[in-house]
Amino acid sequence: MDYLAAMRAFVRAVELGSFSKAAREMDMQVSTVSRYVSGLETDLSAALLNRSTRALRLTEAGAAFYERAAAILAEVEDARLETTALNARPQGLLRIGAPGAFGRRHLAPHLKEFRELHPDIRLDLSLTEATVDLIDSGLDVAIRIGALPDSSLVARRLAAHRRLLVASPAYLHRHGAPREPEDIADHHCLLFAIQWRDDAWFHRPQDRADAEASPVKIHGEVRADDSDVLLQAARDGLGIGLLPTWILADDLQSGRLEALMTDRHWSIAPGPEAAIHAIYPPKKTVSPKVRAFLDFIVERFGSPPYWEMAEG
Amino acid sequence: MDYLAAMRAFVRAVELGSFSKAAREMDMQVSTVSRYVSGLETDLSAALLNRSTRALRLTEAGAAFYERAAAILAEVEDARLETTALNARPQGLLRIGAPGAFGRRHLAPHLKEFRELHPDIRLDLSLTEATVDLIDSGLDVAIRIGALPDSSLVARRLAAHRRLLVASPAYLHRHGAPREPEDIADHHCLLFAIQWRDDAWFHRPQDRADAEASPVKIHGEVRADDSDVLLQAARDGLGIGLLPTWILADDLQSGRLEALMTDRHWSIAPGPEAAIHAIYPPKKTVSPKVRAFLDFIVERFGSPPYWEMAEG
DNA sequence: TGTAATTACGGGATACGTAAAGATG
DNA sequence: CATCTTTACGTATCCCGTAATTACA
Repeated sequence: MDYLAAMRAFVRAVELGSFSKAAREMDMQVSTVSRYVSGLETDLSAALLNRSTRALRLTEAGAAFYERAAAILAEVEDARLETTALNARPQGLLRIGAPGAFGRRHLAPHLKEFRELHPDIRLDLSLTEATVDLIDSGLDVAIRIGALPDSSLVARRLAAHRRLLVASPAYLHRHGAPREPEDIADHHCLLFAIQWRDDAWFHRPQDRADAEASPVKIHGEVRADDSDVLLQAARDGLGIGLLPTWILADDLQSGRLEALMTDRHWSIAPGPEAAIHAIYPPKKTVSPKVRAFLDFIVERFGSPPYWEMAEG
Repeated sequence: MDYLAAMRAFVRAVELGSFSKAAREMDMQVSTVSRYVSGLETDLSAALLNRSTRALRLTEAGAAFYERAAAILAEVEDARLETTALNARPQGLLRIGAPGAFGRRHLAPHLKEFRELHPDIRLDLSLTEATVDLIDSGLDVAIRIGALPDSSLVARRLAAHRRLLVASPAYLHRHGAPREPEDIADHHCLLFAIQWRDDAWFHRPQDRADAEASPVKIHGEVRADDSDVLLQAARDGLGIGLLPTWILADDLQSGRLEALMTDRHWSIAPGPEAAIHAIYPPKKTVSPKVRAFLDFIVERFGSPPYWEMAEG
């Protein structure tokens, strides 16, 4: 028996003083009301209502149970409404995960505006290079850069992820600029340590699909798990970096770094399918705070995002 | 969907951190738990739990709903237990209805003992000659004397209801004693006004089934709706009374009144099928207080009741 | 590979609606 | 006779259990 439905029927019957009225009001059969009340009486092994054709009268047990039941029903409704309302507006604590360099560079600058737009959303920005489990770590949404592993998580594509070979003018002056993938073998390469421990930066030539894959072994003396560290190293002329466009915009524009082999003749790992995604748990109902963040960040980044505009 | 069951499943899943554990503990299928939680999420249009294979994590909405749901479940259990307990022991207010003369004479003397036996039952003795509706008037149990109208009420037979023709020795000395029904027509009869406005006291002779019914018209100058009034009138020699044995015991024994035509040759209205009953609403579960009263009164009255013993 | 959650599906218990019966004024 | 509650009964629904699917370590 649906206990809540039974309590509802009982309470309304008491309040209206009639099974028939209660049934009409609640749009159910009189027989259902009767069964419900009987069911409660059986469950409680106590008579709740003495009923004749003309009158309903609460027993003592019935009066006690009526008070309780009415309160409980009100609380259920309250809980439903409050929980629903909690999700009707963007509000609450939004926990965002993102790689450090990306977060500092492309999320942090927008937080002020986001807060003004959604003052009821409190923010927790968790920056880490490591790919952590969204659910274990309690994140609502995370930014992932690169190829996505198959996952049950929903991914929303924010922008392409493209990497360029870069070096400082000083470095190029000293070592010369590479023209072909093979040249890289003789250069000092700045290695990113965690996510892509690729020791081969180049894939098969884009315009020669029949050619063999030609990975080029690279080597380097500087390795870090933080893109900003590698960026700084590149600026300082410590070697050639393979860095994402979203970290390079300023340095390329100011000339602190120069892009190498930009003729696109060579496909550079991790390939064009890689992108920047926002990922979040797969729910029928995405919470408004997450949706607000997604909408906001998609709009801010644009298509193409602003860091690619500088380059064009 | 059984909302209470769904809340139970959700709450246990949260507390145990796993749908599987919750399902095992609650002896239901994992699929059921999953469906229940999904059902709640649909109803609330809010995600409650972010779940991966390894972890369950409450959303904000989930955390809010969990608190509410746990409280509600506890209250439901509480209400059930309290209501059940309320009916487990004889207690509360017991409202007894009875005819005035009977109540004063045969209930009132036992109240002290009943209270000592069941100190948690408070008593409300409502004495009236009129037959009132049990449910309308809020009585738990009533004593009815005489033939019962067909009714949905349950009737427990307490004792036979027998009436005798009586008069005081003084009256008999003055007017003589009737020997045959026909003699009654010449006597002063004391009439009971409400319940049986019978102006014919005698039925067909018991041993002559073939004989015609021979009602005997009676007449009298004293009429009352209270048996004690008629009793007093009989004692005072105002006429012949047709009074129940339960009111006559003392007066017959002491000789203040004499029974007339006791040879049982004549059937006296309302006939031998009439009895004293306790009636109460027809419930599968008779409340303990009512049951306690019934048991008590049946035992006190005995079989045959004490007022008939005196006569024998 | 093993555990966990979800989903699909088929069979069966159950709850609902209709209708008749019983009660009451 | 009209209204109200209860009960009986047949059907349709929904819910459960099994099992296949997917995810994840």
